[in-house]
Amino acid sequence: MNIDQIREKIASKGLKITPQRVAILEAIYNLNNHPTAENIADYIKISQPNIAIGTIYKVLEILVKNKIIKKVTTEADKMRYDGITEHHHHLYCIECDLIEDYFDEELNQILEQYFAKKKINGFHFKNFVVQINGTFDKC
Amino acid sequence: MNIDQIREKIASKGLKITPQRVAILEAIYNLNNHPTAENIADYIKISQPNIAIGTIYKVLEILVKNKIIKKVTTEADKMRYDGITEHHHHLYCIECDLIEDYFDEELNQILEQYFAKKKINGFHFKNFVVQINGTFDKC
DNA sequence: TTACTTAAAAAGAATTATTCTTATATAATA
DNA sequence: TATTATATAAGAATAATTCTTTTTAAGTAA
Repeated sequence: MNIDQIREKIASKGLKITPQRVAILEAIYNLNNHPTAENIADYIKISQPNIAIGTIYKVLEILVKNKIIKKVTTEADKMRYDGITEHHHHLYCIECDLIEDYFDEELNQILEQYFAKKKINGFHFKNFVVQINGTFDKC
Repeated sequence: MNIDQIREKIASKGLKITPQRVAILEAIYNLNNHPTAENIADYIKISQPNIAIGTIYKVLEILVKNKIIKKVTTEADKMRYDGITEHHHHLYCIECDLIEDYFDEELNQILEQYFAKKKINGFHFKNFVVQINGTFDKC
């Protein structure tokens, strides 16, 4: 994803293209590991030395609201962000903070099929995310 | 779950039984809706008017560590707690903060079978949780 | 039952993450 | 290029959680 694609992504939602927004979204794509707001701040501080931390949170909120990025929740209480919006799941390391994306079309189909048939009382199903816990060899 | 069972649950992990721990665990069982630390504080303030908020967090941490309760993560950044430790999933309301437990043995079997076969590179599978998003009729 | 030991709780300060407010700056547009 | 609306900076405020120290009480053994 290059700068022009990032700018286009922002513009496509009717949002103003600002250097801060571009830098933050670029950081999320490049860091590629579900960064926290603080991780993003560190990453962009060379290109955006004067950015306010409040701006980062504000921009993240706007990007989430416009479905350009997604929130990823963890048991450590800081929010993390994911630049991938297509349907996928996460591998969580139960020993460290590592989260990896997990794409599995077969799994998606099994579950979509399952929930299509399944009626859950008093609940309108929209979508699902599977949190897969374990340990990475590399950790 | 009565008081004696709660006391026994705490004792079975080799933990000291204290009125605060009993009250907090009782609150989680009775509230039965994935309360926050604050919800628990409100619930127990009649029986435990002098409890320190730090104590609540400390007790929750200990209960989690001893697998008596579990953390439940949400996009709203406050942690919630679940007194049910058997394998289950959660229905999340995408409009309000409601989380309901979802038990589905058929789903568990499908997924356990799936992950038993599936090899995920560089990752040791331990368990999974399905976060099911949608809306409740009652909301 | 009583005294002892150790773990737990209270208090409140400290920290961390996040949000809010207001003045200033800048992007899109006409 | 000027206009207007929106975004950003700054930093204070809030909210959630953790930490530190002192005090209290649970469990154990005499």
